[in-house]
Amino acid sequence: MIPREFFTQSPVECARALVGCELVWGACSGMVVECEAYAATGDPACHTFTRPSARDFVARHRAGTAYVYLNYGMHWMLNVLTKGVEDGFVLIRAIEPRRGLRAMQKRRGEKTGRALAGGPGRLTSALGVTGVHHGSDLCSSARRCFLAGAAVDVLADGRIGISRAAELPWRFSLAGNSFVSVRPRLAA
DNA sequence: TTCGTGATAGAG
DNA sequence: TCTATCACGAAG
Repeated sequence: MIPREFFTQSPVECARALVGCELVWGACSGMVVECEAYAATGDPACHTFTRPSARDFVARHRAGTAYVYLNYGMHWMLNVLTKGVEDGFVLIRAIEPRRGLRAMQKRRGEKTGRALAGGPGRLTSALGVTGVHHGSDLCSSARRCFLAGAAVDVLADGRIGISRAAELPWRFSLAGNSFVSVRPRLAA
């Protein structure tokens, strides 16, 4: 199991190291194959840059807390708060399903492959993550949402779907994995 | 490519 | 109050 202090690393370190780990959500689980880092300071793409409520959230919660919000009026996004030398968030963008496949397919309308949990909105839909999980502690002994995985080959490239600071190589994905939502564009 | 959908925050 | 913006995804 991954301890809370894992999330005292910088968001970039956390995001890179989380690839290959297992995300456990109730009866379901999957290997994290894609995630992104957002820095609470100096990162124009991070919610803390424009939202007082996000800065307040960082101040009031511990490392390893879920930051969940609704985007485009319909998609829940699951992030983990990192607090330490550098505060920030890790957006979980895709998993390769392991346990609870049937439950995920039921929630997703019998989708398979990348369409099941590849993409931040699809992932929360498959796992049943919603706003009620906002602020919940993902590292508590009751929850223990993250399990360590084997060492894997991780690719870094630009974050998806943002307009500001999109060039920072802060998206991390598992090399060659078909459940990654968008194929990484290799660095020049 | 287009469009649905709603929370948030800043301007008026 | 009004408006812009937004870490998306399904259908066409």
